[in-house]
Amino acid sequence: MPELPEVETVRRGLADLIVGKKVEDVSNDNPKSFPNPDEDVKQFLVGATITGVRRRAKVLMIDLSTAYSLMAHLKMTGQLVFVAPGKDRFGAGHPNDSLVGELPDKSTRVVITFNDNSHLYFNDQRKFGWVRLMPTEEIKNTPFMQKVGPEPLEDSFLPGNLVERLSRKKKSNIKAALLDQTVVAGIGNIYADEALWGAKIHPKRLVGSLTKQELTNLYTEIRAVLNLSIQKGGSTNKNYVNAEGKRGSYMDFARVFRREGQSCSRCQSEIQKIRVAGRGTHVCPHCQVL
DNA sequence: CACTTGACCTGTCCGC
DNA sequence: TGCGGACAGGTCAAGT
Repeated sequence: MPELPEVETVRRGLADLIVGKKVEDVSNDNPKSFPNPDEDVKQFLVGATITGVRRRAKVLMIDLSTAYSLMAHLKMTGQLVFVAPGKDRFGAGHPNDSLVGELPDKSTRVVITFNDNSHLYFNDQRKFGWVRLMPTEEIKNTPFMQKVGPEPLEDSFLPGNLVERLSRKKKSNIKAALLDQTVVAGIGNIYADEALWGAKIHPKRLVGSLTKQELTNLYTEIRAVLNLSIQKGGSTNKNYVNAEGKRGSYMDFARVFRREGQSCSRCQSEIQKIRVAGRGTHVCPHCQVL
């Protein structure tokens, strides 16, 4: 999915675009993408005003005036795209920014119509993602929110927190540990590879073998990579777009992800693609030794 | 309990 | 061109 930087970019876009709008109509034809019964949608979403947009880990929460929230998880291919009535969402002069054509399209799972005739589309090619309504106060009690790890970009997240969180995963490889949302929230396949390259740690290294210095470097790299990506509007590999349907540019700055066959910017060795924790994984065999 | 693997879906790309 | 298989940014459940 969309990892932390992508979800945060969508959150910021939606906060600017839909807060204050009133929901007039909702349509969804895929129960898996939006499991709440129609009566809940009518009672708690239709007629509600958007009061805010929050993010925790890779989950978006669109808060409503009804004390309910519309939660969204984009998983691998989800998109939340806002379209204003009559606006050119392709962006004049930047035709390549956009990945989405006319909406709705065949990947559209949910359409929310606001009372000014603007629309919010939830598109999801692979149907892994979902939106669902829940009382705002209950979100923090869900199993996921109870066990998810700390937000890595919060000021309160310190190197010691990473060390402490990793301490119960000593026999796991570091890549799998970084992908585990109960260790730290929001890291996925792209930023795990990028941060490990930055810290010069091989993804197959066991957590228990990492030195304090390596863990400190990893902490620094995680924050640097996530912050840079937010600054670049996230990574568009295939499907990801922001709330205006536009791509992010982090992939232009990626050091290893999807750069197999190219030379490492630090040592000129050829970047390799291997398999770790069941995921395609990118490493510099010279900078990151096992 | 810690850790790994398969399943959930659709689409695309690559080799035969 | 067609077809089968592997793979794709995430997370669970079920397995060892």
